[in-house]
Amino acid sequence: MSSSNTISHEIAGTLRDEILRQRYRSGDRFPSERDLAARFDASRGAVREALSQLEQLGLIRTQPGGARVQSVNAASLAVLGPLLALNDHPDPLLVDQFLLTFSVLAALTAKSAVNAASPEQLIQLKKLVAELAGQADDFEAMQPHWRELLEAMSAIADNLVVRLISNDLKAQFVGQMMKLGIRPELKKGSRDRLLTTLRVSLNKRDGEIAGQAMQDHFEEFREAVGEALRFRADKSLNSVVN
Amino acid sequence: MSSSNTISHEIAGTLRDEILRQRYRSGDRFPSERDLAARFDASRGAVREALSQLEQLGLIRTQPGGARVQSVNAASLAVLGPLLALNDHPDPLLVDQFLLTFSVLAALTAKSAVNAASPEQLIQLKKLVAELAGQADDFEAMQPHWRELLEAMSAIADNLVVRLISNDLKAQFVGQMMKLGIRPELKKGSRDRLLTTLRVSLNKRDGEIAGQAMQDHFEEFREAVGEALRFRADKSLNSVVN
DNA sequence: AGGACCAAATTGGTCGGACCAAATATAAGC
DNA sequence: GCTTATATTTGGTCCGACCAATTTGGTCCT
Repeated sequence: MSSSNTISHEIAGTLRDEILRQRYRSGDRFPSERDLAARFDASRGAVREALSQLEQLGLIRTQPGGARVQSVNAASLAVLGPLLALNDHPDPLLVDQFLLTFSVLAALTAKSAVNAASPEQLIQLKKLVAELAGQADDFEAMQPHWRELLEAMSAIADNLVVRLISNDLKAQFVGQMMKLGIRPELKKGSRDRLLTTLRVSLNKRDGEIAGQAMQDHFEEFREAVGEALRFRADKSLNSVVN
Repeated sequence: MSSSNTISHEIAGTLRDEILRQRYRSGDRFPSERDLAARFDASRGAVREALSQLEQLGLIRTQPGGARVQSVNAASLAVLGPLLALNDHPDPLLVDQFLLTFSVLAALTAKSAVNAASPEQLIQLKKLVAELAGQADDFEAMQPHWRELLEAMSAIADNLVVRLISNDLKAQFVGQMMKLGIRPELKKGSRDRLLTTLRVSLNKRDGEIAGQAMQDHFEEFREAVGEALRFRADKSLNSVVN
């Protein structure tokens, strides 16, 4: 599934999912490279590269004498994507935590951006907000503009740490949501309120306001996504029953 | 330096630092595996495992035909540690961004924890805060208790996303700070204020207050660390001159 | 029976050479 | 100059082998 077309990636993906599904208890010995090579009918080299990936993910720790499984809680951020993709329907709780985390980081970015923006950058941001307001009706159409605004803020805020985290989160999350075609329905006034508040923030050059606006907006978005997921779960339940 | 004692890790570390030092421009072709094997006087297998690690870090992207260097901005969170360790003195700006990010995540954790805590967990948190208050004078002595409190909050908040991010962040950051022996000096009342506010938050069961307290405290911590780093930079400058 | 100690089997780390398919660079043809 | 066909480079995989560290199992001593 979530693997390139190389054998080592395939092996890594399979083993990764097995670990994420708790098929090995934390601390357990992991099968030896030779055993795995036999199981996957691959060379030891290919297995080794797969294990190297698992080690980078923080899922196993290898030592001469044997590899051991580590707790998922101690893994790297990069396991979140596979974790979301583990089942047909992403774990709603995990999605919720995802968006909650997104929201505080987006808020931080917006706050920093507004506070640090040069006059030209302020104008740029205002322009982007205006463009966004232009097509506040069409969810699909505003998507690129929305992303552009976030990207601009991220560039202005210039916080590498947040940027790297967001890279990982977006890469793992957005892809999943897109693949599933989740289309959250925001309440009518939500977007307008956000845009209005952002405009105020930009005019007053007050990052605090922008951050709060972001957080509030994401809060509503979070609820909308949760609703969409619940709906989806119901529907699929029905289709299973039928 | 920042590598295990295996050859492949050593190669990976060297190449990683070279990329982080911008010795290759983003998009550049990366040397071929055979060339690298010759350069490091190692087998191609070892080089391959090293490259596999770099790929996991998001620093290169390999394809049949050649590997290419990627932008550091598109890398994974795990590059932050090496990035901090690149020079003798960590980049103060980066450290600042680190702590800024820490603060919002810690605030989120504290807020969620207080709001979600069961009665027993509330008692536990109160106890930990009390213990912390007991030795508010000794920076070293309170360190374990401080960590214990954060850990407890993290467990109660039970947000896997934040936890994974914090894992990475802590693993990369705390280690560096410890190694350098950075000892930020907080203002006198800072700790007391935090503890008092936390107590209030716990009594009123109001997570918002706890989150705000965390954020404020980290803000002061951030300034203190910045101060310590500047002091350190000066001192080292003198020692170089002498 | 229990514990300390030593030898054998297992396991990860590395090496060298080999082959394939995809991508690139090079030469040929128009 | 541009396209096309060919040769070369490069990553992906496999095999067989060796070393050093760990683990395991048994032996010996108390």
